[in-house]
Amino acid sequence: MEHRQPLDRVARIQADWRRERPDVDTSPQGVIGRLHRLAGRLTEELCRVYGRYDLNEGEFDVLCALRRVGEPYERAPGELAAHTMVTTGAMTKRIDRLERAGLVTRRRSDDDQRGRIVALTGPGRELIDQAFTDHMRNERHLLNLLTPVEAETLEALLTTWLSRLEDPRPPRHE
Amino acid sequence: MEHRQPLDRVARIQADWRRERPDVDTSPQGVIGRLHRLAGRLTEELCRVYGRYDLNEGEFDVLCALRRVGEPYERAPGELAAHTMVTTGAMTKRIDRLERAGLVTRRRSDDDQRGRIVALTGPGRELIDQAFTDHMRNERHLLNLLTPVEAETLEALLTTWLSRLEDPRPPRHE
DNA sequence: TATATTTGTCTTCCATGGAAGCTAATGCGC
DNA sequence: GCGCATTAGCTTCCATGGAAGACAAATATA
Repeated sequence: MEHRQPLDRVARIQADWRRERPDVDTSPQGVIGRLHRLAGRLTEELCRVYGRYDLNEGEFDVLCALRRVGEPYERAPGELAAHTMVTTGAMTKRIDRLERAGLVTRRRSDDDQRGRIVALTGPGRELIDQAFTDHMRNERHLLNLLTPVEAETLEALLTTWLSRLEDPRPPRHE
Repeated sequence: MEHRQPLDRVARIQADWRRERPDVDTSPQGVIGRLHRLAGRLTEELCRVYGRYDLNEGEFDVLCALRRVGEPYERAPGELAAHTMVTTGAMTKRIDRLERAGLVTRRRSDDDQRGRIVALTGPGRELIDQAFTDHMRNERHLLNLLTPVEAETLEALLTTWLSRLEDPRPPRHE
């Protein structure tokens, strides 16, 4: 135990629970609580970069999904919804905003008259190319708070946990 | 490189970017992308438990903040807002819902007529005690997807990154 | 003490997203 | 080819939270 380190927020919460509910083991919060806290803080930092381009997180995600599919930077709304993990209703609204901003266009699909095709415009392409470059530079700075070894270890652990969480056949321990 | 492992979502996104933007190093996404994905998946799992008690995440957080302060389980709305990291406006609405559900009461403070005091009711206390026990059991199961050593290493890395992120004097590398 | 500033909570308005249902187009089974 | 289930996108309604301002009470200042 490091006595010179002030307790962080999560450690203080754990201390409260130890006093109030000594019957409950709150040690998992040490990992899960900090993971959420860290995710939240990182999101804040990332959103600052999106804001420089007048984008919010959702809009940035949609533009990325269109850009990384490659020429001619087109995708159906349903695909975009799946890639960015929102409902199609939410996607309709995001596309509305991006269309209004002139960053994407929306047209009917030729082979399926129900379907639409969302495409990056020239300005949309330019904007996301610049924003993405900036975004990755930002992520790099944030990640550089860890040593290369720390970062590598962390990535491996996150990948492991994630894969076990998705994996149907469950736990390894206890 | 593990060739038998199918690429996960983040790895596929990185592969797309390598093709489309070979000029940009997207390796930070390996950590940051997976961290966010994992946080999202864990939140889903946690919310399932909250749902069993007819609570959403915000309400659960407020009840926890009241419970872990100890007897008589009272706190000012502003304090609750600070602890749960939302604005006081959002807190007003959360308290409205919890009050309507009979889980908390709201009264005027004696020494400061502007202030209110939110207190757990008996049923609120019972509910959160049970929900929290269940919640920690759930977190334990999720964490048991990692070995004890993995969990310990992960906690240390998250704590390190978080503290460096909050720390005013910045980076260690590059 | 009278006035100004600050503080704590609440209110209003807006942004965003989910759930569920609507509409039109597709395509399957007969 | 005709009906019926399915599909894609959109619309409507609702839940939640932030931003900013209103309001009343407390505190500081003259």
